[in-house]
Amino acid sequence: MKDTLQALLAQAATQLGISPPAGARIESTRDPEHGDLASNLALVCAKQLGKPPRAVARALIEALPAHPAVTKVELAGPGFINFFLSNTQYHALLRNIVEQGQNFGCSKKYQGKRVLVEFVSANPTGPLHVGHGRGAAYGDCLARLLQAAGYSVEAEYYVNDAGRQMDILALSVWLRYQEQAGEMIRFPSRAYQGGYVHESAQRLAAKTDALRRPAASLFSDLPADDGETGDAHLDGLIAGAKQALGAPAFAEVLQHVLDEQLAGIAEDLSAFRVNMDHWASEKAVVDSGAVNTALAELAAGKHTYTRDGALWFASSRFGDDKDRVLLRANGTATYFANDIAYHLAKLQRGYDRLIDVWGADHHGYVKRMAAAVEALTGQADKLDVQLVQFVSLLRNGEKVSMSTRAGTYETLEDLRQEVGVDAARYFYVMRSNDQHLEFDLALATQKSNDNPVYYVQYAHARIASVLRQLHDKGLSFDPALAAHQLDLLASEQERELQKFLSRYAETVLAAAEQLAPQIIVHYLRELAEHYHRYYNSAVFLVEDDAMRGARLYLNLAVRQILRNGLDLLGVAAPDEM
RNA sequence: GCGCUCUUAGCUCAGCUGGAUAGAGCAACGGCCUUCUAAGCCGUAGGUCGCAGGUUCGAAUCCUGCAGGGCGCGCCA
Repeated sequence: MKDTLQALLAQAATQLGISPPAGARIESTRDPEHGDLASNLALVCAKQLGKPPRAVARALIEALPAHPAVTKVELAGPGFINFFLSNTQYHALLRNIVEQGQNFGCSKKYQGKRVLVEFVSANPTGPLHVGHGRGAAYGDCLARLLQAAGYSVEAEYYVNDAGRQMDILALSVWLRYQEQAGEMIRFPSRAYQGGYVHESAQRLAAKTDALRRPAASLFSDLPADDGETGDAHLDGLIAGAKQALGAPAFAEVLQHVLDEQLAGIAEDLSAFRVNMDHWASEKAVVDSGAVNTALAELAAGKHTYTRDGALWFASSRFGDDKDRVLLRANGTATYFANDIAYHLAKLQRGYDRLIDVWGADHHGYVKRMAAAVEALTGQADKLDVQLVQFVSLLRNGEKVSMSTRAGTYETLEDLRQEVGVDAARYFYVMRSNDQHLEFDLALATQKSNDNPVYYVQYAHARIASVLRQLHDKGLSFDPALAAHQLDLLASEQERELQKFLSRYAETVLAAAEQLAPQIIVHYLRELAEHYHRYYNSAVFLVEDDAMRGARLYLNLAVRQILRNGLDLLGVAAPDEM
């Protein structure tokens, strides 16, 4: 409808010799007195014409061709042109919604475009915690939104299985394994302390007892395990473990832990209704030789140079604060170099667009990664990095402190058990991803009107209940018939509700384009509000067949939009509550 | 110090990318269940949109400065 009006206005403008400027647009009005849609065209181009906005608007309205869907055109306020639409216009919308069902709101705008969303990508050194949960919920919603916008979407988890952290984890498990076998060990303060390390060690022991070694010698000649030299202590132990076990056996321990952790993470995500299409391995990227390929490609573009024995990437040419090391003076690749190789590999897989979802602590890393992708592709907008800010958990009004190493954090699984998938996902994406989130556990678990999730779900359950009552009361309802008898929908609540439904499709597109699921959350809250108001203002199951049919048909349309919207968030639409 | 980001009602946050009288929820106060789920609805009260300039028909929104909060600034991952 907006497009139609846009065209009519353009026609009128041409007649007056006006070329519509960029800022001109047609928007839904907030106040019913302002009609259904409004154009600011006259305001925007008043200056270029040197005439008062209201005079321009008057001329435009004069020149505007008539259209059957437009019942009234009004000049208002400083120079707005307000359009009043016919009721039949909205009836067609309702039929569209009901007929298209779950496809309503899906766009073809980005059809044929492929996008890869990489998210979570937590180090597999422990279970996912509530911070990862936010990235999971956000990334998954992005995938759903982009899909709705027409993209072909794939979701990917990048597994950092190549670094020192993995060695520390393997060491942690092996030491517990040793401990359980009766060896005397002093567990290092900087190793992983969580209970899952003990459990993993137990399962390792159940598989084999061939990994036991005399432990005493391990701890001789090590730097002290304190604040200053704790890391050196840990590295010494890792080296010692590799020597005592031999590289293949140490790798066996590592693989054991890695497999277990990844299985656990996959299970967590799946229970959280998060779909991953690919699990990419850092180790596989490194082993494939992709790092050399990436460095060669950067060198070919003359974006690298050697200084102080190290190989540098001239990222500052692409807006980074300073240049970055790719190969250390000792010849080893930095994490950054591996990451560039990974991103190059992603690009070579043929995506039109890459989206990375990172924790806010990686914020300083964005520019250099963007610089690398730009250097490799010549396009600055190929990669889009979205940061997810921290989550503070509020329990009994107090913040819960969290530390991965100390194992004192709240896991995603705990949260899921405590508040459920629906509330957790809803709360996670309720706020913009770049805002800190206060997750109030008491509020999320509360089964009351304080809880925003229930407010929306309740609207859906009410509709389902109305339809059950219809059956119980032995009343008839034929949607096919009702679809063409909607003239009785004329109350203010009914008009406002329909008007709001008409904004759904553009809202989905806006949320997808802005990578902002919270736009859907706010839309749904407002839709539920309109519906609850309607519910309280009118009885649906009336004796009059036509009236009942029209109202129930509107109920069907609202139910469909609630379902579709909630589905974009990965939240259930229950029939009973 | 430099960079990014945020500051809107007592609290937690929206504000449709510059529009019409600033919007919710919680908290407070008052009403509505013999009728489709009261997990709901209606109403009252609550604001110098951090501060000061600027841009223009028009600013919470854009620009500059200042104040305050958060995060980041390794040949770590």
